[in-house]
Amino acid sequence: MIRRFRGESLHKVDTKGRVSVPAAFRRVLEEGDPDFSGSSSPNFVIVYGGVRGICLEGYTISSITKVDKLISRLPRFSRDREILERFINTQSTYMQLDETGRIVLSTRLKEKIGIKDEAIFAGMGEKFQIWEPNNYQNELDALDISFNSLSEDENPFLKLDQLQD
Amino acid sequence: MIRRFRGESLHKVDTKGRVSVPAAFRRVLEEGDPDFSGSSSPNFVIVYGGVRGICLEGYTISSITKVDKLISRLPRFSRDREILERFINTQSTYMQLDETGRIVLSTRLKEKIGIKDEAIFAGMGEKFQIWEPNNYQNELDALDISFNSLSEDENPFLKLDQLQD
DNA sequence: TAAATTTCCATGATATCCCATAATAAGGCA
DNA sequence: TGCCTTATTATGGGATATCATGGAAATTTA
Repeated sequence: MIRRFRGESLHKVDTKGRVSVPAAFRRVLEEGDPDFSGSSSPNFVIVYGGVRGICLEGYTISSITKVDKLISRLPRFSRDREILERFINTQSTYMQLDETGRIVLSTRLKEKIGIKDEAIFAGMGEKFQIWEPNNYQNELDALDISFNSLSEDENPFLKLDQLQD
Repeated sequence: MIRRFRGESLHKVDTKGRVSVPAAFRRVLEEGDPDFSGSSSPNFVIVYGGVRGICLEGYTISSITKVDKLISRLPRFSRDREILERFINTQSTYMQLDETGRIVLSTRLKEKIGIKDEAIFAGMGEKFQIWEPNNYQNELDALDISFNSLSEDENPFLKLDQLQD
């Protein structure tokens, strides 16, 4: 089974910026790090310049590699490529879990997304997100509203079945 | 024969949140988990953000994988994809049956659907649902009412045969 | 050397495993 | 057909491991 990031959970952020990464996510990060050995802790990547910059996004090494390869297909000096590299490469950083499954969020990263002493982790399949709880709730509410205002043929659930296998 | 989830049954939820999954459903979960070996217990996925969020929905690995693959076809950062991942990946969790055929419902999951010490399992073909008994009865009643108010050409039983394969 | 990181240890809470038992269903046999 | 034996199922309790979290010690950095 190819395990994906699933589920959401709330974690404390202590005074040093340490947060536990949900245990279920750790398994995914381990499987997604080709160099992970069992003795060490998995590496992964956090992108903070995200599409909307309001949350952090964590990628396994293998899924960020996929994204990197897609970017590499764009013409070397194109504007598009430059933009994407700025967001995905410049505004990102390698991370490593510590022995107890935590990472530390630097002051800079915490400021980026407005986190104080709690953080929500949200599984998004090939990546996961880290949110400040209030912002997360707002996001859910906004999603709900925009979802409910969709017409029948705009409903992404219904569009799914129209894609062919 | 492709076995589907059929039937309904009532089970105790103990103080630790443990519930037996109906034996008939276990067979379907086993068949739907490509990694199931006979020595282990099958994995599956519970989605709690469901369309109406009032019950839990259980999917076999192979049927949730179908959904995941469809989602992965959407452009990586599109709004549609984000909405779907939010509902289907974020609001779901992997589960594994234990040796005796039980799962444990976390406090969070129990709260989501208002379960105390009993749960109803309802087979729905490709998925099954878990309900708080009273809510389940209300759902049945509501279904009855709305069904009886349908005109002849709105009757889904009659529409069924008009679909082509 | 003060401040900030990182490493190491400690603990309560939660989840998992292992064993036990009662209830139900399935099967065999006279 | 009725009864006895044997699996399977549903449920409970206690022991054990994992997880989330905090603080102190050691190390680095400025």
